[in-house]
Amino acid sequence: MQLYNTLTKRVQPFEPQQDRTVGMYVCGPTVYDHLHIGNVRPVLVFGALRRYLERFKNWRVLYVQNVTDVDDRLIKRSAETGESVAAIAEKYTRAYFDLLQALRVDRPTASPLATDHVREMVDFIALLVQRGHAYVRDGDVYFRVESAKDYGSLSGRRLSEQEAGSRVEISEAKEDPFDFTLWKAAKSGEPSWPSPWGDGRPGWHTECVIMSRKYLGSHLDIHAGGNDLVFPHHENEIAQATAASDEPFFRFWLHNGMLHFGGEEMHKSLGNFRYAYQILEVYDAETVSYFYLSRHYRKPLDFSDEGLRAAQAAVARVRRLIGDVEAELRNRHGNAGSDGGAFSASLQGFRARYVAAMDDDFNTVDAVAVIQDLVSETNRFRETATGEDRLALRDAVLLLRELGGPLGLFESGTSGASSIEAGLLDLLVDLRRELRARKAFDLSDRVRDQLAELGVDLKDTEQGTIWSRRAS
RNA sequence: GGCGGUGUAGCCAAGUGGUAAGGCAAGGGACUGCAAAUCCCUGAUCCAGCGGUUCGAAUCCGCUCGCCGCCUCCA
Repeated sequence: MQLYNTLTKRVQPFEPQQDRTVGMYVCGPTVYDHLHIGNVRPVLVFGALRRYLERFKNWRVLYVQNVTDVDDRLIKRSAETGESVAAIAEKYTRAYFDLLQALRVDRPTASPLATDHVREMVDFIALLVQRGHAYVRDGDVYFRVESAKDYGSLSGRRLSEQEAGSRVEISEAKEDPFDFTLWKAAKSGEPSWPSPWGDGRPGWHTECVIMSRKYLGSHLDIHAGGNDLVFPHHENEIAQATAASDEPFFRFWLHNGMLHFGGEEMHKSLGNFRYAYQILEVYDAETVSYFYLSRHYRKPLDFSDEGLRAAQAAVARVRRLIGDVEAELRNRHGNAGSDGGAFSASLQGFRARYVAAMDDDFNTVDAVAVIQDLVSETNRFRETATGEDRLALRDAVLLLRELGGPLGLFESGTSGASSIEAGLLDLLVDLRRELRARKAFDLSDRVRDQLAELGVDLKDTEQGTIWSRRAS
């Protein structure tokens, strides 16, 4: 497959370097608050990429996503609320894992905490100091950007052309305005750890270098995150990693585009943001996944209720097909007939188109279009197929589930009825057929209406009446 | 000032040299006791604008316009 690599600014063939194992490191949350809908984009996009690599490439994926549990914002939050930094971190770490589950994103292989790796970071920073890549000022340690070869190559920046201090005041202590903090001396009351330079805490960029190496070993295949991290975060990771060691760092750098809200980036100060869990109170996880994955991951995505509603309708169309087919074939056994066999054979074409789309820089938009085409084709087959041939519909549903899997779609069951419920519903459907045969439509409609109120939909088709239970 | 993204039908959105996928919404028809669902038909002579390269461009080049992001801890 091919992926766009920010490092080379090109789409390049990708495959794991060793052992059919892909090491992925995705920059994770700073747990000072709930994730907002922008934070969710890399979670969904790279979570889906991971599943695609696992299920369609048959590669093992080591998926590491860090949790930054010490940071200026956590300290600020603590000062505001009176809660300890540790308590805040724990609370939002738990909320983060709950969100992953709610979104049906697989748990990472490892979710290391920054505070569990301070010792290693101190050793690493000491090495940088020893090698002349870092210097100490009043208990702070800074990385010497000038000493890093190729600094700026990931983000395509030449420091001489950057407007230092355009956003943040230039620190007097630094040799160069772009030198960045490796170790920050603690003020009183702040969480701190001992170091050769006094008590303090690690800077942000170092944890990813330490933890990616620790948990991925030599499987440094993909490093991913939002494109706002390209500079300075990822640039600074590369600078440190390559300054400290001659061993290669990550080969592929993947970046998702930003989420826009009403045409502009979300800002808490503008009040135009929403938490991810709030969206899940209105839309189900499949709708949310569909929405995020129906725009190419590298492009900006404009968040809107209109978009969510369209996604919801599109997902419902596929679910209806799956649900109806499963309801119809629930109690049927046998082999597909000759026409059905031809239809089944044609399914491989859809699978091939899907794989081609996903292999082309993870084009989930085209992949979704293939799924919708498959739905149309299957519906057409449903219109005409009769008898044993209809058993071929089962193959189409299996394929829909397979193709939806990486995207977090169509995996859940649709029936959910107990055997007693199923038996009672079959009985009611049977009685209602009798009523309709006698043209007692007032009674038959009453059965349908009242079942609808209970959350069970009846559809009268040429193949008989099928019932389906709406997801609550 | 530097780096980068983006502008395709009412809305969302693929397509990056060979003559415009897919979804949502809308209208018409078929089917149906009625519902629901489904099927068929209807859509951009055109891809922000202008100019250029080419047998041929939404796709390449130039200019202009609009929107957006990054330039020290924000996915």
